Amino acid sequence: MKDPRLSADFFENVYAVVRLVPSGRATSYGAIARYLGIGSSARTVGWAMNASHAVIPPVPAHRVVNRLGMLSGKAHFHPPEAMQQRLLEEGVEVINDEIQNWNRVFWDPAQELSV
DNA sequence: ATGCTGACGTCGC
DNA sequence: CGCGACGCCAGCA
Repeated sequence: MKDPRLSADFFENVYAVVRLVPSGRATSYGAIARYLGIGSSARTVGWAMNASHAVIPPVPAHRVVNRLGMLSGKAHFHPPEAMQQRLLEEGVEVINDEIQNWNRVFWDPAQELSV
């Protein structure tokens, strides 16, 4: 059988981690990927998010950005501005589709959950 | 199976 | 983090 980390269950893992991200914080695809043990395939995390819009309970995909703190996936929101607006409402500074104080807003599951 | 694409990351320049 | 290249996994024609 396949590795759960690389199969559909992997999607559930991604959603679970993203839902743990507190308001006013954000994490990256790569951080989630590494936390789940797939390290090199951050792309697969993004793919998982692609299907997150129909998942119950809802996944705060707007709290997931690339490792530079840029809203790389904002174009996939409805409307696209929703991602930035949501972050702003949560107290995250977002200018020009880029999270300010990224190193402070960044929420690393591997670090926050292993304490 | 093969080739291309994609919400990414790392390395090199 | 400006740009290019390669690697990674999943989905689709």
